[in-house]
Amino acid sequence: MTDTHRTVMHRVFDRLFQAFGPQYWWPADTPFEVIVGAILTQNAAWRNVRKCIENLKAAELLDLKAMCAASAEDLAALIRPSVYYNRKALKLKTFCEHVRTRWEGDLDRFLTQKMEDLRPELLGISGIGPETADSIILYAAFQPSFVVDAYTRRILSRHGWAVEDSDYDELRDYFMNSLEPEAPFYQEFHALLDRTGHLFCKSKPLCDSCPLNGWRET
DNA sequence: CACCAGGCAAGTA
DNA sequence: TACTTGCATGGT
Repeated sequence: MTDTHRTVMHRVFDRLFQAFGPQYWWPADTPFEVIVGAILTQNAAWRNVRKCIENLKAAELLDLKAMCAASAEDLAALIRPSVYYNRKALKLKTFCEHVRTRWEGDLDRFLTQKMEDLRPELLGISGIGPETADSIILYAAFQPSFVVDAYTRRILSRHGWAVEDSDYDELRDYFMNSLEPEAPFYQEFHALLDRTGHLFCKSKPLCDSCPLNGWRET
């Protein structure tokens, strides 16, 4: 990717960082908690996911072995607020079962394999698509895989990037070919884009106070 | 009450 | 390959 792409991406990052400051993502105590949150937040509001995490924590099920031992029905009852709870209970079970059987339950060894191996393995687990896989790689494994969510796509499109027809991997490549692969930087960038989306990119197009307005001129 | 949040997998042609 | 549908809660 050209030097101008890199410069443009950094300019966008700087604007958002100056507007909002550090975001302190992901809000979780352990890598396992990050993974559970990544699955539960699919098509769900984070405030509801937080309740689910607290329910699981209170039931002492926020642990890979404990979750393997729990029934899908019991998990479903605890994660009701996350939407699609029956489906997500199965997704959690499927993930835990995968790590238990393929990695003898060693989550740390699973997450510390190199990204080129980890990403396809995650994508091969039913219930984990590209956005969830990249969230896990970036925030649970601390490896630089850029997360592209619906807000990222909308923000880019509304501020003049021609990204309407790009698929997930094309957009991810767009970021990763422009930026140096540093996990803390990717973490902050995605968190800032998410915050921008929440504040300015919902129903109203191009809100007047969005910090990205006029980004080309400076 | 209607509608939105907004990822993934399976099904259709 | 491209498009559609099921999932199914809680907040506005």
